[in-house]
Amino acid sequence: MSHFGSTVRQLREALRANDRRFSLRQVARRIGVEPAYLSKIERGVAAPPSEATTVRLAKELDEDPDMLLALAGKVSSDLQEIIRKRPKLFAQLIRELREAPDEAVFRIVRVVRDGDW
Amino acid sequence: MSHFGSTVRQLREALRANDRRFSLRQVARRIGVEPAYLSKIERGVAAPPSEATTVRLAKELDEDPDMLLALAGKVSSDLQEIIRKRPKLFAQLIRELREAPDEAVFRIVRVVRDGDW
DNA sequence: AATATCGTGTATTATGTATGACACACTACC
DNA sequence: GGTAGTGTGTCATACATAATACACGATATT
Repeated sequence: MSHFGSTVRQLREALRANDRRFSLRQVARRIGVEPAYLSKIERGVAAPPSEATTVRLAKELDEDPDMLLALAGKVSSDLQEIIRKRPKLFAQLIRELREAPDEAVFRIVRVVRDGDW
Repeated sequence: MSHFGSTVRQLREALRANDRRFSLRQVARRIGVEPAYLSKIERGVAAPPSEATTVRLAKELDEDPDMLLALAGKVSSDLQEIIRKRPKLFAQLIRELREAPDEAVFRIVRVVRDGDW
C-alpha cells in the first residue's frame, strides 16, 4: 500500500554508498532485529514494525521518526497521548486544519512558539 | 487504569433512569455485541472494544465519540489520517500545544474557523 | 405463579501483530 | 580458494485484540 519498505531501503542504500556499515545485516543488528525480518520489511513482505522499532530505525537512518511512522500508518504515541488528554479540543483543531495550507499551519506553530498571544 | 467501563455504565444508567430501553442487554443488541461482552467491558473485565464499536456505543449513549475513544486509550482513525498526511507539520503543532491552556487552543480554532487563510 | 428480562461467569475462538531461528546461495576480500 | 559478510526463503512462535456462545441465578412484569 504505502512504500514504507522501499523508502527504508532507499534511505539505507543511500547511506551505504558512503559507508559500508549500512548493510542490511549491520543495520538490523544495531536496531536489534533479525536480518531476515528487516529484509522482509524492506521488501514489503512483512508489515512495518512496531513503533519502538520504527523509531530506532529512523534514528539509525537519520530520518524524522514522525515521517517514518506516518509511512508505517501510525501516529507517535506521545502525540496520541497529548490528544487524549483533551480529545474534544484537539479533535476540533485538527479537523479544522485538515485542508489548511502548510503555510497557514506553520504560521500558527510560529505564533505559538514565539508565544505572543 | 482509565475508567472507560465505569463511565459507560454511568452514562447508560443515567439514560436508563428515564428510559428502560437502556438496559445492558438492549444497548448491547442495538450496537451489535453480545450482552456478556458489554457487561465485561462496563466492569473493566474486558478491555475497551474496537474503535468502530466504541463509536457506535458513544452515539447510542449520546456522548462525544472522541471523548469515549480517549478513555479507551485511542485516537480516532480519521484524526490519525489527517496527521499522517503531514506528519512533521502536525507533530510540531501538537507538541507545541501540549501545555497551552484550553482557551489558547480554542482561540486558534476560532481564528482558523472564521479566518481568511 | 408463570414468564420475560436482567446481568454475569466460564470457556472458547478467530485474526492480527511482531517477531526469532535456521538454512541457503551469492559476493567480496586476503 | 577459503573465509567472512551479504540478502533472503521457510517455518514457527508468543502475545494481543476483539469478540461469540451458552448457561445460570436474580429480578421484574403480568
